[in-house]
Amino acid sequence: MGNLKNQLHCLTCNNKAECFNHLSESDLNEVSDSKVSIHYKKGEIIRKQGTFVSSILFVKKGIAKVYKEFDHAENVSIIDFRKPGQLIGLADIFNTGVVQFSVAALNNCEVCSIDIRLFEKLLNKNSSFAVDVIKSINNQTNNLINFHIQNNYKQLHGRIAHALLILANNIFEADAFDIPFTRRDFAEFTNMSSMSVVRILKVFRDDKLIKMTDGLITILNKEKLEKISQVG
Amino acid sequence: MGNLKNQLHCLTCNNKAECFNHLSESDLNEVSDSKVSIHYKKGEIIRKQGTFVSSILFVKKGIAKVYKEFDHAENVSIIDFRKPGQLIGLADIFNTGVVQFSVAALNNCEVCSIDIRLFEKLLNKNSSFAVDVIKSINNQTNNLINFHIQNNYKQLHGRIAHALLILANNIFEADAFDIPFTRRDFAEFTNMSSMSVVRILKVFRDDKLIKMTDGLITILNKEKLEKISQVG
DNA sequence: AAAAATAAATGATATAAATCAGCTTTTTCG
DNA sequence: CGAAAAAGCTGATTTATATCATTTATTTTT
Repeated sequence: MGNLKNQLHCLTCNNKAECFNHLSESDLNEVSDSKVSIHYKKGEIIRKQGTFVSSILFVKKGIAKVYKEFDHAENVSIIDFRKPGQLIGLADIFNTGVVQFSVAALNNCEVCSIDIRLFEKLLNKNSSFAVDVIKSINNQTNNLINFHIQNNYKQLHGRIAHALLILANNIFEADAFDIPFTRRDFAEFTNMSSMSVVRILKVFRDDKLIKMTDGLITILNKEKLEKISQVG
Repeated sequence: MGNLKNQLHCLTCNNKAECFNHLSESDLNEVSDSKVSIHYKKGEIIRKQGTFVSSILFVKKGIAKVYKEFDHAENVSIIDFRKPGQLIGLADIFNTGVVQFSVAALNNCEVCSIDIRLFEKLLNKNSSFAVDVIKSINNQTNNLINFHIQNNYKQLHGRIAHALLILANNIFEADAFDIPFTRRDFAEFTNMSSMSVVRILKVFRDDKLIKMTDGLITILNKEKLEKISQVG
């Protein structure tokens, strides 16, 4: 984990989160002066459930998984993903003071860390900033709820098809992704056993719906996957 | 559905939502002047998924269920509940413009309806109001996600035990509730078949964990239910 | 109050998916 | 580089839960 302070001023950063575009120049200066840019290698934990909330993070590069851990259980539940342009930790603002979800880097990630006190101070004084944050929260929450509720109503083939489509369309935004995403990740995302994931991915491969060569997953027949996803 | 305009001024209402306590007197006057108080009989639909968002609702009396409907399917998924003091429709503000979840009255309910444009106007001009709304949204979302993720990892007995505890502790805030909550509601809340709900409720009754007499559900042995909920 | 519709109950059966077990391949780490 | 660990694979077995079918009770409607 490399820690590089202020290499790029927020004013000149052109992939910053929507909400920062509505900050005054002086507020943005304050954010920029206090922010820290951090590099995480794939697999590293970015944010740990149960720790005190000290920051809000902004994804500049890479994809991260957001997951819930359970007491005394080694299994986790992936509930969402974060991609460049998105904030991590919105669910923690003005909340319990304790981080609700763990976040880990799927590939090499670069994130900006903003002090939670500064972030909450800005929310308290700038209502259009707060409105933008509400928009982001609601957008994230709706996607998440819709995914998981639909997932619950599907059988295993439908779940994997659905997950593949969400990953391709919404997360990686490409029909091929070589980001480390294991069978176990699929299992933790779709609430099924990893053996079942293996079996179904094999069926999909045999049926030429997807291709899997050294870690790269390519979607070959999106129409068919959509049909499988819908049927259940 | 009875429609009574302004019988009670918001200033003198003592069970209003947290966020309204931080409005100026003139803003609260504006809310009060434009609000409508509505009575819903049990079973009536308060808010319909897919319609245009025209209002934010505030529960004054009664319990409502929030549920997601699916295209061409008669089954629904109950995702949350609303009780007095809570807002309905927070997920819809600054979002798609279309209502995301349907809401129906479990028992007789009284809700205040506030024009969405006024609500969004207040958010845009009053940052401490916006901050309170963020708090409410995050609180609701965290509860909801935690419930459903835990539910997914449990077997049927654990699901019903968990649901009973949530209903008693968090929703009805009593160990006995005579609010109409059918086996089907249990099924739609815990993602299982209604036949399985019937079976498990019978086991719980036979084991003297709960009592069920003409619609009234009473929790008799909370410790045991908690154990069942935890074991899975 | 009777008829119709909906909800609850329950046994039998079917089936989807987890678990178990053993093996191979790939990745990680000293 | 080689050993160890983790991930992937696959068949056999078990089990949890849905589905089906039928009966009874309760609610709603007229």
